[in-house]
Amino acid sequence: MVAQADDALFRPVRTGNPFEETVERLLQAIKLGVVVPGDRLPSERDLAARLNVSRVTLREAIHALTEAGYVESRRGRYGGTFVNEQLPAPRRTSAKRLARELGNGLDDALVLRSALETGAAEAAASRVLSAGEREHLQRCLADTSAAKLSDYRRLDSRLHLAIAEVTGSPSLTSATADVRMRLNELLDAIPLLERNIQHSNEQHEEIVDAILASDPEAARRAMQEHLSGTAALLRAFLSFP
Amino acid sequence: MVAQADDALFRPVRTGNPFEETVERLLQAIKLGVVVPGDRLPSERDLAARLNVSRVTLREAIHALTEAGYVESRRGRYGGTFVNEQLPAPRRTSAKRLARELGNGLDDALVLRSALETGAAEAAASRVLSAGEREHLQRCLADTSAAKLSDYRRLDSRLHLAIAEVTGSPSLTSATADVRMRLNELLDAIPLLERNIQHSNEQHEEIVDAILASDPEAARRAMQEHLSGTAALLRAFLSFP
DNA sequence: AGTCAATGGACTGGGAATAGACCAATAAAC
DNA sequence: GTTTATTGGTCTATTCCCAGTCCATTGACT
Repeated sequence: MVAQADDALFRPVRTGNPFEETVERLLQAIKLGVVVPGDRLPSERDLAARLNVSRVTLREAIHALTEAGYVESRRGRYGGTFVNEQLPAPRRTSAKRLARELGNGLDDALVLRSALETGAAEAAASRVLSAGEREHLQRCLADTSAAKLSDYRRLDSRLHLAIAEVTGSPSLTSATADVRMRLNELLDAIPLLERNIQHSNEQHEEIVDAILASDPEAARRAMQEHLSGTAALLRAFLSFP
Repeated sequence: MVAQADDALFRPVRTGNPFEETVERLLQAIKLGVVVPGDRLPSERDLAARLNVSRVTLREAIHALTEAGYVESRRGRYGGTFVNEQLPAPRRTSAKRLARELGNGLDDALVLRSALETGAAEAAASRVLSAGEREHLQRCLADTSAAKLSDYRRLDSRLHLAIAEVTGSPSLTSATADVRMRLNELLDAIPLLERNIQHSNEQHEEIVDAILASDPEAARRAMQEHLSGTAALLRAFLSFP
């Protein structure tokens, strides 16, 4: 009972080895749409320095992603590692895995996500945004609205991440990205319905409008509604495997 | 500009070596009041397993904390590592360091904290709490109210952590603990005024009451006010070094 | 056609962290 | 007092990761 805090603080200091974590990080950038198909990743030397891993480890990670079909490397000047135009389709999560996640961490992730993203919406709306930030937000919104079905999840992720970005808080941004990754494989198990997408798009617009209008309360409320819809969908879908 | 997301995702996968992170984690448990003076830490074998570090590394961390005056070890059955009754006084942060933190991550941490803790208050109030959880919350509140000046920061931290705990979300709990640690050394630079403490205590009571009364909106608002007060205090104090 | 700078690719030696076994001390239980 | 289980303390072989170096390739620029 009171062991809750113990468990939270005495959790593993390391989850996985540097290789695994590096793979995860690169997948994050790809799956959340921070780097899009055709984009070039930073050079191995740069990226290794930024991720604080050795080039060897980074190269192993890139190699794994190459094998998995996410990226391709070309050498020589003006070469580099590029995100594939055709990304691998997310493998449909098995019912067994879903049940496991359900018991373990679904509510955990949903509660954290709600806190982070409603907080982000409110913070973003409370802040004076630069022209570039406003454009960035609107661009992500437009991209999501115009997304093909196969790209929707990625562009939706990118929009949510953009909202966190314009709070100006890097920590909030990365926390948002992390929890989104935890939820994405569950979301991938849910069929995308045209009707739901349309509803989502309307809510997205409402959220972004409130942020651009500097209305923190409205931004928060709109995000809250949006997230509770997704949460309900997830819980409902995962209750009937 | 748009590099915000890049920076957030391509941040270091490792911050410090296992030894340093282990020290940090143990300090977290002590400074946030999860283990109190006189308490025994889990045995080295247990703790090493939970932290997912080797016993050697854990022992090095414990040794460092022993030298720093935080803990003491006794061997033999029913021995173990115990938190000292007299904890080292937090060293007054230097103005130079403050300025650095100010430029870098103060706003970052404050924004993240606001999102996490208002979200936690709201989530806690939206949830059916067990009798044990209600008692835990009330106990932490009472402890904080009755705290000596020298213990106030620790018990205050413990209360805030308890609110995150009763959301039932371990991830939210650890994120709250992490950001609190980032702020604590700055808070330690601010003199504790009797008047501020009293005000804090009233706000704490308001927050806990709202949670126990299952009033999410009120809990959120009360936490929001409480945090904005602290944030203002911090910003004001750090503006005049 | 030749030059050159930047990139991915490959190798090596050294250092850090780990797993596992074993030793030494302690205090409750008998 | 003796026993015994548990704990901190110590050591070693191994594995993993890293920093640094050099090679191979490429394509824009001259």
